[in-house]
Amino acid sequence: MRSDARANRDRVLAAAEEVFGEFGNAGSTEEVARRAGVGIGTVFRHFPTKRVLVKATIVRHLTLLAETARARGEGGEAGAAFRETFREMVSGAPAKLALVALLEEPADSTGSADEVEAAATTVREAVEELLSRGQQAGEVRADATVDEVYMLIRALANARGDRTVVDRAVDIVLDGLSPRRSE
Amino acid sequence: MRSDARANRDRVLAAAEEVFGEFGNAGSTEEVARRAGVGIGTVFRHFPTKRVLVKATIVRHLTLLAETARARGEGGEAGAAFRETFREMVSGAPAKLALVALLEEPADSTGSADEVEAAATTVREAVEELLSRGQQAGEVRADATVDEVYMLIRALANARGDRTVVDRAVDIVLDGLSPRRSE
Amino acid sequence: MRSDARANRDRVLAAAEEVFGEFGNAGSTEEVARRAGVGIGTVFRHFPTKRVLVKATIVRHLTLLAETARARGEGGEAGAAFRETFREMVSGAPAKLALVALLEEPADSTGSADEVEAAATTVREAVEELLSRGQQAGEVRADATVDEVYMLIRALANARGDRTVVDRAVDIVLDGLSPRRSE
Amino acid sequence: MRSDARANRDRVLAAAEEVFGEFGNAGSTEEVARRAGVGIGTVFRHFPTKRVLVKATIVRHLTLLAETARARGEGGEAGAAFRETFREMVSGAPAKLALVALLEEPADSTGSADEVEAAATTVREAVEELLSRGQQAGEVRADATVDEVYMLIRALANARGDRTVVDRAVDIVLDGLSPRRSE
DNA sequence: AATGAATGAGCGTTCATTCAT
DNA sequence: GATGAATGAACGCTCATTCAT
Repeated sequence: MRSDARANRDRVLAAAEEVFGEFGNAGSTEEVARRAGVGIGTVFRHFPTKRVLVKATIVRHLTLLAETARARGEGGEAGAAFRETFREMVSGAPAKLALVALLEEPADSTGSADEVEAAATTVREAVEELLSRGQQAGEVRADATVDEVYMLIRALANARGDRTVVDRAVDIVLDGLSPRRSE
Repeated sequence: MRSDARANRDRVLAAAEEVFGEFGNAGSTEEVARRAGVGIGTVFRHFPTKRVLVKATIVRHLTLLAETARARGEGGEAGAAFRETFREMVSGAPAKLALVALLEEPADSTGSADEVEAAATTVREAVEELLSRGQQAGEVRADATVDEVYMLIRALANARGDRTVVDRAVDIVLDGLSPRRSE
Repeated sequence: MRSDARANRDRVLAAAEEVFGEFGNAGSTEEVARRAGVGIGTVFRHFPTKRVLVKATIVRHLTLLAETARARGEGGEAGAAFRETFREMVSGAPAKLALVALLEEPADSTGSADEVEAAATTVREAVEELLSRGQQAGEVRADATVDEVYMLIRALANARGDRTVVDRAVDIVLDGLSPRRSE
Repeated sequence: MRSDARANRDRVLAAAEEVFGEFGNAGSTEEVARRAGVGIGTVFRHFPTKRVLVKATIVRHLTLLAETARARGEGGEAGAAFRETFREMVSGAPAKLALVALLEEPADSTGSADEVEAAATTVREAVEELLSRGQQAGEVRADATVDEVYMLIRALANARGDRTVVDRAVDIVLDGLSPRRSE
């Protein structure tokens, strides 16, 4: 019966990504249960609190993101890899979720060193890897730090707007990230 | 008593900017009343609906933003004016509110051409003005359009994060907006 | 300034009859003020409580009703006078108010022997007068008492429905009130 | 747990009949919950809207009424059956609810052909059946139509007052409904 | 005396969370 | 383990009533 439970857990997480991706924190737990095709009780058995569910959803999302980024990084040309990943993280469908990632964290009380933070760090590290390779290849300006790059990704990922406008905005930012004239 | 009422209206709007800036649409009307130091009934007397209150808050915010931008634009040097305003709109304390401005507007039903849209247009126009002056002065890349610039401002304004990181991210973006090498 | 006040009081009462006649007890005091063209404060100055206002409205209505009935009673033919008044009380436009008259009276606490009751009694007496004259003239069945007649009037006055249906229902009741075969 | 739910639903409906019978539409949902001994949430789980609850209450009431009437109609003597049912519908304890049945239905918007209307029609039909049998048996005046009879029932059912007075008023009305002298 | 702004209890409704089945 | 009914705090909003002007 362990496998049933595991399967349910996964369906709930998938549904949660849909719902919270669409409505942010305002999405209801009941809607998640409905889309997952399970009872509300089942959701709460796996995730004792809405906040826990939201966090797990974010963790899952960030983990996938990091994996993709890492995979991309393995590939050949450093500058292109950096830029492609940047683009992908910004427009990746589920990126909407990044929104939720920014939500209030006050009073976490549970001493839990926060899994979310850990997952976010993983993403950061993937970005960092790509960034420094790009810089070593002389394809990305040397004075940019992960902090800024990561923030730019998050900011653009949350931006509403026409796909084409977003794309051009990304072009501009990537221009800003290219090596400076004098370099 | 007219003056008392006006004063209260203003206190409510100020409180609303705080609350909705902090919690987005999820902020509660009651919290607004609490922070404004008035009864809940007073809030509803001035703004018959939560949605109306939110809209009024946004309009107020955008109007101030546009005014500031326009004032700045009058000043001398075109490129500097553009860049300073860009920075200011991103970090202006209450900029958080831009978040709310992006919230759902579905089914406005009231034929009202929407004051919010009008106010947003005003801001856009101010940005447009600054942008084209900057371009004419050869200080801003010629192929950038308001759409992208405006989106970049909004995206960065909503970004959470260290002040210094944001500042450096803005530097990068402004570099991306400077005239291209070949130009 | 006494006359101003008196005039206002009357306008409020007239407005109240409209509003409570239309919406029953659910009509709002503010709506009354609006229709009377005065501030809400003025309404409460004259009638310290909504309940008092409602009662005053009912008293006014019942008083007018009694006067009309009495006037009608003076006239010539006894049976016709009885029947005409019966009809009139049932369909009189403001009769709707009778509805309100039936509303909860629990816990009046104010020792006031209740003006409403007094006014209702006046109406009852007018009906009684008409009834006994009709009976003496042999035009109304002898065994009917005011209680029943008065209740029938109130019941029919509150009935919703087509005017013509109400009229025919009244015909039936008046037939029931005509002298019995054997009499 | 299905049975618990059903039981609760019934307790809620019973409580609602009490509350709305006593206060009309002004009765509060919370009071219904209190009298049913359940939480407010439970009421809303079973009836998603106050309006739905009120309608369900009326439907239940009217359905019982129609059943009783029909059962009575099966019995032998036509005139007696008509008169007994008339009496019963007027004085049946929960008849108070008829009041609610007359409440505003404006803008139902839901295309639903309205269950309430359907239930009311059922009652009407039961009355019609009894009426025409009574007329065929020569025990009820031939020119009376369901419309009037139905309205008289509703009017008397809503009348406040002494039981004995109501009874005698019904006698009078039934006299009015007996065959005319000339017939 | 009149005004209308302010108040807050109360209502209908939603939703995270608990618990009997 | 899973289910979904039950709970009640919280929200948006209304309205009788009070009180500064």
